[in-house]
Amino acid sequence: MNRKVSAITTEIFPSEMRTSLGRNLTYGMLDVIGRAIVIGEYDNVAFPTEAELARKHGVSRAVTREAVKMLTAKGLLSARPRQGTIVQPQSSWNLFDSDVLHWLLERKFSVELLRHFNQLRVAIEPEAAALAAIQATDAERTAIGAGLARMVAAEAGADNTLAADIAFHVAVLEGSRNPFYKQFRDMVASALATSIHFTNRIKGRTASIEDHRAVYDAILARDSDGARCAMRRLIGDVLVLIGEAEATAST
Amino acid sequence: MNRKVSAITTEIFPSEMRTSLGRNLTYGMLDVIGRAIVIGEYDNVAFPTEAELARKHGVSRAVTREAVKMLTAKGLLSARPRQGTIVQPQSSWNLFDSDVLHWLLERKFSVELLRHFNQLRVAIEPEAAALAAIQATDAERTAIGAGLARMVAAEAGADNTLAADIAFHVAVLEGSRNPFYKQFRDMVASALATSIHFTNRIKGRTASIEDHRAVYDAILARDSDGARCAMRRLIGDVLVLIGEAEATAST
DNA sequence: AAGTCAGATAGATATGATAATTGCGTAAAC
DNA sequence: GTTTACGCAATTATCATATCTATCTGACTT
Repeated sequence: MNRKVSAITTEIFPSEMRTSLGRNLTYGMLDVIGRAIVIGEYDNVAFPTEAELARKHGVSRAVTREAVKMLTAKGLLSARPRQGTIVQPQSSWNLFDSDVLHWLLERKFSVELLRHFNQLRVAIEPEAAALAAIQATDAERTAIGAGLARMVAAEAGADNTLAADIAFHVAVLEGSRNPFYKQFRDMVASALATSIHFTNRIKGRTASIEDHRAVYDAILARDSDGARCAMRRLIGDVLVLIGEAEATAST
Repeated sequence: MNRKVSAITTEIFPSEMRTSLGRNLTYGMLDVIGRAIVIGEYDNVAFPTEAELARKHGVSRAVTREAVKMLTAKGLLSARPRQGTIVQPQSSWNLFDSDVLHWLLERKFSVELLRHFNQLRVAIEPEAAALAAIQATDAERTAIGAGLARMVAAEAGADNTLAADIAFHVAVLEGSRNPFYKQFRDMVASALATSIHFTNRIKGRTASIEDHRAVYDAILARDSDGARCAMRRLIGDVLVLIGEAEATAST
């Protein structure tokens, strides 16, 4: 075995390997196995043993074990001697892990998942905006304004719409000065990236800038309740669209 | 090395080893290293190499690597050749991982952390109650009622107050029928366990039962807004207490 | 029927060797 | 003097193998 590891890695895990993960065999295995679990490949079949996994992917058992341990840490697997490695029920997966989130989103586009996303956002972001109105530093308020400015620029084609939208919402989360709210950064980014195609198809986003500006103005004015309501309206609108889509799809 | 592993494990990680983690050396290492990181033991010193960690704790490098990989999966560490293993900034820790959460809480009782906890709860739980009012199944409504009944029983000394409180709030989260909300189960349990000593010290919880009943009644009546408001009042009260405690502590 | 023990299975651990990566210092080149 | 090239060394990454430990199964015993 005198070939370069990177060559082997790219051979085993060709293109779909996420760049946010490392380039090691271990991370490659993590990605491959994690995605397979999320897809449901092992839903009705027994999960292979470590030895089988290692052999199937042509890597050592040490690498396999490290990948399995990482998936255990993320709540997807559990391992016991003699019983083997088993896939945990989805309720114990750590859905706020960005890897798990990515695997879930790559699996399939599901309006239901999008609704669950935005049902969470409608709880988190208005409250984050309310906190930001009270507690954000000047720098953080500036960042929120910069996000809004990017959205305006994107409207004129001078910036990326999605990136600008994400920047705004992330800035609000940062402004909450609460580490738990900041954790939702990846989640919101994923939700926006997923929903932008969806919402754009249904309804023009022209009104969106004004809605975002209302949030910004309230935060600047240190109007906590105003910020909460404005943000709630913003996300509530998306939620209504999703609800309508689900209703028409089921009839 | 012909001694039993369990003996070595209990020797290295005597009593403080959490039972939710496995009894293996790997999980013991995970717990010990994770706690040390959260405590801040490596804040201003270089993180040891794998070989040093293994030697210091008297385990093999394989075990050490698996523990490090799990901590990497939880966002606490990152490892690169030549650079070594380094502790990630707290912003990239996965705070919704129950291990990380436990380590954080064991570190020190911090009113600030408690406030951050409840600032999140005041976003999540009212919305969960609102969703539950609309979407919960009969069985889930029954579970919420059972939680309330346990609280009443606890009032009379026939049940554990904390366990009953947790059961009620978890039942509401389950009733939301949204997997993301269900993820907050551990978080809410930890928050309640941490805050019960705090709030009990300040103010009797006699009014609490009525507040909880208001939530339950609104959910039963399928009154979404009523459930949201009732739950918001419940947690908002705690938040006010925490704010007062912080204010008096700083003066 | 209940308890006990042997075998089999699969993860857990240890160990030693080798490969890959990359920060850093030094020398060469411009 | 500055930049580039190159090689050393440190550290993680990987592999291979052997042994240990936990636990299920089933046969055997009482």
